[in-house]
Amino acid sequence: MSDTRTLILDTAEKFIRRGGYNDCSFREIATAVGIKSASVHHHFPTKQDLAAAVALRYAENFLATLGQALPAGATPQDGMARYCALFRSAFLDGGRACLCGILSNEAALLPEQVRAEVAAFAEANVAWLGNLFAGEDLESARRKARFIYSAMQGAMAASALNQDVRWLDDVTECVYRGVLWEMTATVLVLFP
Amino acid sequence: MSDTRTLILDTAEKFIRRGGYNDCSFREIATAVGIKSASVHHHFPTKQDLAAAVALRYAENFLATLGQALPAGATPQDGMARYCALFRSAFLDGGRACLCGILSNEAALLPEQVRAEVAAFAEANVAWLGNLFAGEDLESARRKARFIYSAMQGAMAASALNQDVRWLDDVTECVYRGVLWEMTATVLVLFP
DNA sequence: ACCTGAACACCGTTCAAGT
DNA sequence: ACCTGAACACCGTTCAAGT
Repeated sequence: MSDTRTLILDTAEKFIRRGGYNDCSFREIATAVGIKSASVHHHFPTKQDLAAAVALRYAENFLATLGQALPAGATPQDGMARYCALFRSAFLDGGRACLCGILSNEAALLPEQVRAEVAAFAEANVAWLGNLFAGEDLESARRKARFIYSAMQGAMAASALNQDVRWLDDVTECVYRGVLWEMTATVLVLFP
Repeated sequence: MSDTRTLILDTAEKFIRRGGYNDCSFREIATAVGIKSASVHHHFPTKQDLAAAVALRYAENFLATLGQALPAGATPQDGMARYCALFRSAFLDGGRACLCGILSNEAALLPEQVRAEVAAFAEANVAWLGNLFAGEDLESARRKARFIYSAMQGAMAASALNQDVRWLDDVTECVYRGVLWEMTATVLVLFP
């Protein structure tokens, strides 16, 4: 029961994850949806309107799956496990990198509207991760959150490039061994 | 005393770092160099030939700057410092991400020839980083090398997206605190 | 060897015109 | 409101033709 607008967003998301902003063409979308390219412009006046809408919807779904907060009894390790698992399943869904990770690397090319949506996605990720280090000072928590987000996005790109999920798995294991190791001291304070 | 071929490579590298594979057009290169687009094809028959040549030259320069091996008295920390500094200066040169990082995220779109060059760059980085952990078992060394490479590439993308070198600096500091901390035990064995 | 103009099928965007 | 055909200036690529 999906309307034309939703079909366009679905198709555009698929094409952007396939090959970035420029690999997503109005004419190809139109053919896939079964209308003409001029009709796509009726729903999304310009390409940046379309791409920004795709990025926003992707970010909302991603953060919804992540969950607003962790359940009461959860440890930071539980949170990290959920976070890494989400990236892993995103990669296994087509062997493609994160939509916002792909767009990040095209930053200089993107219209401001799209760039802003992608930056908001990154900030939301860092905020969520930062909560896992809530026992530490803000500076340190933010730094670690940026570290983990960067590593996961870099690993997604490398896994996509080599079509090999082991890049992602290697990075995940290092996050567990390294960062979480340091974390255990605070964990007991936060979750007694 | 640069010939036309070199001028084309310089211009193409600038355009790819500006906005990725598709933001680099034969017509715009031709205008910048002062010839016609059909003439560019004489030097590089197809766009994938051009992009692969750009990626190869970039990788060679990057690895040359990194140096084949560290000087005799150097510690792994010295090596890591050199590695992080190289990425930092690459970002500060125009506020752009790593050329191969940009292309990684376009993996699905890229012609095989270009994809292979980018994958070779990633492998060379991992090999170089792996030597810093030569005291550990191969599995562990490779995993950490992939971790650091992923984190740096992800940080480059985030810094480029936000036009803020602090992403890169935060990640660098975490690499120092986390990974190198674990490393110190082996360091003394390797560099007595 | 190196360059060129002209052609081809693509692209985003616009717009007047249809229902 | 939703769609369409035609036009515009772009794109990579090809090719016969020039020096």
